[in-house]
Amino acid sequence: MSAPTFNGTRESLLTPGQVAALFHVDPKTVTRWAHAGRLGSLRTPGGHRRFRESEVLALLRSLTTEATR
Amino acid sequence: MSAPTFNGTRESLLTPGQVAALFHVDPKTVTRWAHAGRLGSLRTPGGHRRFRESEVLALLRSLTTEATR
DNA sequence: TATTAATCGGGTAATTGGGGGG
DNA sequence: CCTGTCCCAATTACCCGATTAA
Repeated sequence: MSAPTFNGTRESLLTPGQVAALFHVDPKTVTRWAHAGRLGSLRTPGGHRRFRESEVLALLRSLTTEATR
Repeated sequence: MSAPTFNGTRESLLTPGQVAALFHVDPKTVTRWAHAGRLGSLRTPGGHRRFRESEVLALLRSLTTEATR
């Protein structure tokens, strides 16, 4: 079985809990980031959020890099 | 790699596992979506579910929120 | 025909969402 | 302005043995 060719975009997704673990924050906080538009999010039909790993990692790096702020 | 056409169409079909990977959820969850009517499903003669790729991708897109940022 | 991996079912924990308040 | 916590309802994840797919 192989992944059906779907236009070349296979993003790996992360759960709120996983993102929260990466940032050492509460999952609720991640939810607020999504609600505030700081992080793009997918919703399952049931309403739960999923986050793009690449986007999360980019944000994480931008913080760990200690960019001047 | 294509088209198990037991249903008479050329639509490419996805297994529960494939759909689950796209949404990063458990295959059982995809089964529940089908049972709840949130996602159309076909059944193999043995009872296993198959999903239309086009419908799944459309659903995935409709639930995607880009962080306009 | 035999093998291996995936998906059936059900049943029970764990996570998440949303509102509200510290 | 931002975050952590409490509540409850809903959704999702993991457990099993048996059946199906390739």
